[in-house]
Amino acid sequence: MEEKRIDLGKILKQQRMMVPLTLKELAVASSVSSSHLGRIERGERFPSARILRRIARPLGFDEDELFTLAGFLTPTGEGVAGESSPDYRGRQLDPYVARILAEEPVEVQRAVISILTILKSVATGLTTVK
Amino acid sequence: MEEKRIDLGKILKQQRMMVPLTLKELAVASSVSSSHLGRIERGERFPSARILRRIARPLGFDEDELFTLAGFLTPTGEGVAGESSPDYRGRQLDPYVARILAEEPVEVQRAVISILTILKSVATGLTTVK
DNA sequence: CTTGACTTTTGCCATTTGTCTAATTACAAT
DNA sequence: ATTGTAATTAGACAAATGGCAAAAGTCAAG
Repeated sequence: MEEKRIDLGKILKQQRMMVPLTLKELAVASSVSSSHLGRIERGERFPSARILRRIARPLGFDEDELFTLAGFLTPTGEGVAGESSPDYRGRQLDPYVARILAEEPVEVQRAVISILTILKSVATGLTTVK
Repeated sequence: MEEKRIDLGKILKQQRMMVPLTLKELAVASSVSSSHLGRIERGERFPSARILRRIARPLGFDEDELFTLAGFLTPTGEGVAGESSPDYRGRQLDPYVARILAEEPVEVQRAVISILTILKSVATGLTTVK
């Protein structure tokens, strides 16, 4: 059961866009040069533990979590049966959308989601009636 | 609050002596060259996470333990992004909102923003008319 | 004292990491 | 479509990492 090489860069980029941050902003927050961050995201470099540690919190990661994702730590049995592994694959939030929404208070953000949900239910209602 | 230096080398050497192992033996057990191990022990080199991980078990360390000793992990260790990290970032997209939105196609994401913009203009129209 | 089997240290060098700066690209606004 | 600006990528280096092989040390017999 060989652990496949995960694309850490992709994960990091997804997370950065969801925060959202630009490379330069993350660079400032983490004290890591933006060019290096960019190379890491596109897989041209692999971050050292020191770098990984610096970017963990600005991205909202737990250090352990990120170290495990990077393959530095062996995925510890993950103690409690509780869930803790978000599905890091395939998601993508449009950067522009993320930026605009992030400027709104959280209540507004959530209200937007509520509206979206309503619209979706209406839409599916329409189509299912067919 | 610069990172303080710990003499990891001394700790490692002590541990190796107590096992006990020679550099060569540890080299075989860990797949790290004995010369490199020697330099690490006397502080001429600092081990990468990859190397540290390899020598942990043969020396009887837990990976986390050794990583913490090396300063790769913060002693407190636990500090999940969801709860205990106050505000490392000023503006932020609510994680739940981000997750939900990210599942929608980009067109939908942008449509949501459009709707939000319209609602906001209507709202400001109402309030300014006062 | 010398030999011989060890362990540890050193010299050298290929590879990788990370920064600074300069280019290039993307994209909102006109 | 054009343009101004922010964001990403690329070029060129300096520094650190880690391996291999040869050079010291170490020490118990002979």
